[in-house]
This record gives sequence, C-alpha cells and structure tokens, in this order.
Amino acid sequence: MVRTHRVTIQDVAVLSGLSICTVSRALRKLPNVSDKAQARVAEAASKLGYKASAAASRLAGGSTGSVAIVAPTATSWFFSQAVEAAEEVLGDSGYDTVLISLRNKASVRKQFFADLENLAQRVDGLLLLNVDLDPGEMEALEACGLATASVGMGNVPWDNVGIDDEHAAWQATQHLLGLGHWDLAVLSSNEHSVVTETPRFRGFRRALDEHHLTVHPDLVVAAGPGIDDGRRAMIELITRGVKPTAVFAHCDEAAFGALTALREYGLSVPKNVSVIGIDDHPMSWFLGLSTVAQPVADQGAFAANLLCERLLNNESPHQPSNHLLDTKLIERKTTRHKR
Amino acid sequence: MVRTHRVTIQDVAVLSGLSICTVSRALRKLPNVSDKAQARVAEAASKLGYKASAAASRLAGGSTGSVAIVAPTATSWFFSQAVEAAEEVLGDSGYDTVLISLRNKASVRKQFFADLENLAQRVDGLLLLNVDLDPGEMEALEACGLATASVGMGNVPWDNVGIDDEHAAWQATQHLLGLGHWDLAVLSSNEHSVVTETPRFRGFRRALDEHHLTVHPDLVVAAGPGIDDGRRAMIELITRGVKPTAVFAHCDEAAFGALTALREYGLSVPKNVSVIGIDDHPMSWFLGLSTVAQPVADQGAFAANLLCERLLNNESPHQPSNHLLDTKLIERKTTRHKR
DNA sequence: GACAAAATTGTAAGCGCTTACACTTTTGGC
DNA sequence: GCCAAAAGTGTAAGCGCTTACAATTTTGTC
Repeated sequence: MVRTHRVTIQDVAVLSGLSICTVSRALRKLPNVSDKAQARVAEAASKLGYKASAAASRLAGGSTGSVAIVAPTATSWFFSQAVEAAEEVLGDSGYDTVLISLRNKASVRKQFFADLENLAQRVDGLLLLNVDLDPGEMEALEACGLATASVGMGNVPWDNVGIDDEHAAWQATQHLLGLGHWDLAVLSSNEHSVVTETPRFRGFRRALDEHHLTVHPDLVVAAGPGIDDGRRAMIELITRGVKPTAVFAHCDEAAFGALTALREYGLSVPKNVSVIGIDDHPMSWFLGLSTVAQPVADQGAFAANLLCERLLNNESPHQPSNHLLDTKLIERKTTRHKR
Repeated sequence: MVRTHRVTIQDVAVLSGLSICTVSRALRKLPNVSDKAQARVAEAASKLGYKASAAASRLAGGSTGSVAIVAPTATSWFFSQAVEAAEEVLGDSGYDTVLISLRNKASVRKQFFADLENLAQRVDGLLLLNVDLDPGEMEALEACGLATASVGMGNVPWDNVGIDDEHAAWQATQHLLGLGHWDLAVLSSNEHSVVTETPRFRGFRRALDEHHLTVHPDLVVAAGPGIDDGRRAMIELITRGVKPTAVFAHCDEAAFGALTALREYGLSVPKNVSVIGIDDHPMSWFLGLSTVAQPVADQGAFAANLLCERLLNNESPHQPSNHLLDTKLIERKTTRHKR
C-alpha cells in the first residue's frame, strides 16, 4: 500500500474546479453556496475520501470535532453506562469523545477546573455527568465558553436531563407503604443533612406525609453509594435496636449492602424486612431486589443529543431545557406485604 | 475577567528574549539547547502560564496530545476499571483520552477499522483492550502507523500486558481438586471449541491431567460472559443429569449465574456443590464467591505506561514486550471440602 | 435592456506551531 | 592563539484550514 499524500481541501478544490474557500463553505453547509457547487464538492469529496484535518480546522478557528465527557468516576455502573450511550450518539455525529474522570478526588477535580481554559481549546463541548458544582466551579465553567449539557444536574444554565429523584423515592416509599409497612427506615445519601434535604429524602418524607406518618429520626441513617456503605448503615440501624419492617435505600448498591447486613444478623428478606432501592442495577435483577428503575443509557444519549444540537446551531441561544425521564417501579422478591 | 489574548509561543519567546524556534525546542526538551536557554524558557513559560495549542502543534507535524482507548464495550466492569486506570496515567502524562467503544457490534467494529487512517491523524497512540484481531484488522492496524499497546492480547507485535489465563484457570481448578473434588464441571467461554481451546480451558485440563483425571465431555458447557449466560449453562448442566460436586466458571459473572441456577434447582452452595470463578468482580466479595483475582486497574495502568514510554522515545524500536501480572486465589464461601 | 441589489465565488491573510537550513558562538586539539 | 568541528540560535517556509473582503455573476425591477 502506497503511503499516499494526505487528501487536502486543495485536492477537492481542484477536482471540483472550485476554490478552496467555496469548498470549505460547501463542506460545512454554510449559506451562499449554489446547489450546483454544493453537489460538485460533495461528489469530489466523497470520490477522494476527503476528511478535514481536525487540527487544521481547529487552528483556523473552526471546531475541534471532539467533546469531553466529565464524570465523578468512570468505574461505576451508572457512569460507564451513561458514557457509552453518550459516546455512541457523539460518534454518530462525528465527534470524538474525550473521557475525563474526576476519580472522586478533590485534587483531580481542582486540577480539572484549573485546566478548563486549556481544555476549551481542545474540545467543542462538555457533557457533565452528575458533577455537583460549587459557585466557583460554576463560574469557571461559564467563563470557558464551552457548549455544555449535563445529566442529573438540576438548576443549571444549560440543557440537562435526569430523572425526578423526589418522585422516584416517592414511588419506592409508596410501594412499601402500600404493602402495609409503616415502620420505615431509610438509608439516605450521605449528602443528606437536616438542613439540605436531598430530593430522594424529600420524596421519602412526602410519601410518609401523605399517609399522615412522620419520619422517625432513629430510622434515618446516612449511607454512601457503595455496597459496604449500605452494609454499615444497615448494621448501624440494627444495633440501634429499632425494628423497621421495611427499608428504603437511596440506591441499589446501598440496598445490596443492607441485604448482606440483614442476612448477617439473621433477619430474612422479605419475611422479616422488606428492602427496596433505586436504580435497577444489573445485579438487582440477579438478586431479586425490588427497585425503581431509571433509564441510564437514555439519559446519557439524550444529553449527548442535546449537546450536539447546541453545537450545530450554535447561533440560537435557546432557553436551557431540563428533561426528566420516567422512572418505573419494579417489584421483585425483596418486598412483601406486611404480615 | 478580561478575555485576554491567548498566550502563544511568541509571547514566551519575547519574554525570554529568545527566538520562537529555540523556545519550541526547549519546551520539547530537544537536544541543542543550552541549559541557560532552557531555564529562561521554562521560567517565561510558567510565568505566562503557557500551554502549547494542541491543534497548532499537530498541524505543524507535532503530536496531537491524545490517545484512543478502544474497548469491545465500555459498560462492563472490567473495561470501565481498566479505562479509568489508563485514563489516569495518560492524563498525568499530558494526554487526552479519547474513548472508543466497539459496542460489541460487528458494524461498529468494521466502521472503526475503516476509519482507522483518519483516527491516526487525531491521536498519537492506541490502547487496545481485549480486542481480538482478525488478520485484516491486524494489517489495518499496522498500516496506520500508530503507536500501540494492549491489554489482554497475546502474541501481538506491540507491548501487551495481561494475566496468565491458563495459570489462573489452573489455580482455580487446583483449588477445587485440593478440596477433594474430582467430578468437576466447567463453564467454558463460548469462544472455546474442541479445535481451539481457550487458555482458561487449557489450564483447567492441565490441572486435571496432573491429577490423572480426564475431562468428561458431559461436564463441559459453553457460557458467555454474562450472568444469564452462566445461569443457562448451569441449567443445561443440571438437566443433563450429571452430578458434579464442583464447578469452575471461566469468569465471575458466569459463576453468579451458576449460583442462581443452583439455587433455583434447590442445590446448596457450597454444601452440595462448590463454585469458583475468575476475576474478583466487586460483587464476588459481596456474594462470597471464591475466585481467582486479576488486577484489572493495574493492567490498564501498566499498558498505558508502556504506551506513554513508547510515545516519548519514539525512536527506539525496542522489542514488543508481554507482561503477565499475577493472579491470586481468593477463598471465600462458595468452595468447601468435599464431604 | 439597464442598473442596483443580492447571491455566489475567489483571493489572500492568518491561526500557532515545527523544522530544514543558515548563521553565530563555543569548544578543544595542536 | 588558530582553526575546524560541535553546539547553540535564528530565519522563514510551511502544515490544512477558516474567513474578511474583494470580485464576479445572477436576479429582479422599471
């Protein structure tokens, strides 16, 4: 195979009998190009197998052809799922996906925001996955001027897609309530505090309210997102001596941990205690965990689509939209009617 | 904040009182730059917060500053783990990571190899994760001239890191044998066939050989990498009427499936049947699955390091190396001495 | 048809960097 | 000290694209 010279816009210009400039415009579908020219360019380009050099294009002021996906970590089920879905739609729109994991580390995160200005010249857009911004970070983000979209971030000045967390929690709690349980414990996200309730905790409380029940402080315990976090939280609950008949975990992995703890303490699920989570983690099916499913891949794909749109007609400064996708209760084997 | 003009190499040149060319060389640590100049440039650059424009650098014939990581899918535990580890070391070396998932689809895969030549001008290197190459793909890869490294790919003309699959399988099998089991079933990868044994199957067989045992065909069944695959395979085994006292699954997820099937059929683990897998999936700890652990993140990081090295001193055409990382038997609750 | 306005196309000047090559300074052997 | 070789530095020509702006063609109107 001959290492042939790179096909440049110049070659396309010659073959189509037009100027470089016209070719450039035609290729990018800018206005002021006759249909005839458009067609000739398209033909020449495809005949030559021409693809613009990202570097040259970028240097001259055009786009880089890539967007960055930023996630708190890349290893969790949720993120890898969302990332892959986003990568697919970005790829189909001709964008490369550069992956940036904050690795759940403050230092990495700080580094990222400090470097944002530089990143801005390497990518055209930013897709943020569940990264909670403090005011300073928000400012840096706005200053860098990158087109942005996000997943799971409420109240941001760009397009966002997520689920209604409060509603999802309400669904889970409501399910438990409907089964006759009223001594409900909750494994709440550790971001939760009495001052700033998380949406999921709010949903939990609202469901209780609706049944004229109140949240008993002893039945609330903080848990991180991992299995072990859930296990520890559940043990904490058990050793407090409280006896809930059902447990709502803020996410499936925490629920897995709760399941382990319960088993360790000789409590049978769902005979003695019902357990429900949120997510529909792939393992949940396997373990028979009742849960409220959220469409993870859909969220990633949707957000990516929004970003692409924004990237294409970068003129229109349309209002940032916030799309909430549906969640769905999935009843499996860890919840049962109270005896 | 003033939208200040981009800091260019020109600015550094002026501040350091040297020519652009010298600055360029100093920055890239090329030879033929005096220590004095080197120091002056470094100082000026850091004072100005200068960072070379990737686009300009690339266009002028330099590097792109990014490498592509290619995985069969991005959603599995294994790959997301390896990808994050690789992303970390690449990032530390100043490279952006562009993620490419083949999405387990032949069409995507074909597209990828067809586009390789284009990709070659957007990235400096390629990190392949467990993608089995057919001869044509291999050729395309070599033709594109990209620096390459890989994880889990034996016998390739570039640096590779992986584990000794045969040995890992041997470890697992040996463990079972050591517990007194001799009616062993194996859930083998579905890539396995009588003609081309997979390394893991070979390890299984070797362990048996060493105990003067032979592989009974009825006790061999193919299973994909998923939980459901494992479940179906185990059910197949059970309904065949064979009664193994222990099962070796080629990966943990298949083992999970086996666990479910066994439970469904009223067989108790490890009382009636022992089960072991390979991987040490995060869920294995949770489920108490005995397994042979492989260092996933380490493999990704190691391969990324190898690639970076190769990228830096691109002169030295050193021999491709193949590094095998250690695997370790982890005894948990699904394996027990035969009664 | 004539002419101004609108639509299309072309010219040429960069974007910020690398690198071949020319030029200047330093080094070291005698 | 002298001079060639080595080491360091500068000049300038691109890399392949975008985009003002100028030039040309087409269109529409009276």
